[in-house]
Amino acid sequence: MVEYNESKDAIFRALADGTRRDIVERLSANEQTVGMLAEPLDMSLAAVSKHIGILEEAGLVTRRKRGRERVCTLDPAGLLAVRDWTERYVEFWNSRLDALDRALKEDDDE
Amino acid sequence: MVEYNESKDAIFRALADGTRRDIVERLSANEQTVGMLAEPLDMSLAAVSKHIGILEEAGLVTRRKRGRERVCTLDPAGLLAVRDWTERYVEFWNSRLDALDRALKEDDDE
DNA sequence: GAGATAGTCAACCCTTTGGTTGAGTATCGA
DNA sequence: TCGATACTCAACCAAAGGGTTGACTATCTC
Repeated sequence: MVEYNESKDAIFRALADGTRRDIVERLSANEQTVGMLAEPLDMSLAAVSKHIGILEEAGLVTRRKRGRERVCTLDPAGLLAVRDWTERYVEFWNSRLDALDRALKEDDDE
Repeated sequence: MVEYNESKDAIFRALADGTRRDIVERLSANEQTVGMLAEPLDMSLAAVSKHIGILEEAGLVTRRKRGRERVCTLDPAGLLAVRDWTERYVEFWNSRLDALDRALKEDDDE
């Protein structure tokens, strides 16, 4: 399994912000321009551009030019890193919860 | 499915910090006192106590008194919230990746 | 009871973050 | 070619984050 330690922190910090999570979720439906992403958000275009920059540095999003627009897309490489991490954590939580279940069952049996 | 929106942001912010992720991972092995958690970390006890406070407010950790010590444990309620969220995201990433796979396959077929 | 131990709390400090505005660039449409 | 559109960039600012220290409380040990 590949380790993504070098980027893990950047990904976590990128996803810590609600606005950026919103952007990621919206990009999961369709690729969108910076302006489209900014439209429903109550902040300047520059602010949105900065948010996208952070997602880009974390490897979650890529931006390409199309005329005078910039089209944003979810980045498969970043997605893989996030998926691997989340799966690791799901396993981790599940094993904890299983252990808790067993512990509770033992209590009941007494 | 239960929604954890009210706590989601706190959980994300709590897990955005590497020190706190470290604490959570260590607590997954065993419950530990604040002092034990602080021991390998290069910072004051007060700082560690603050980190634990943030994890506590996010619902990920509980602290109880045992003599003059405070014992920290992973909180099942918080764990469930995180697990549900991560599972939702794993599904989300997987569907994206499946879509990408299909798109790439179609390209190959041409 | 006296001192050591374990931790919390509040005040403070510096850095980072998340926003703003204003100016600049590239592209589109007339 | 000229003006609007779609951004980006740099400078700036206020608030939040992550750490410190010093004083305090509670408990253990002698």
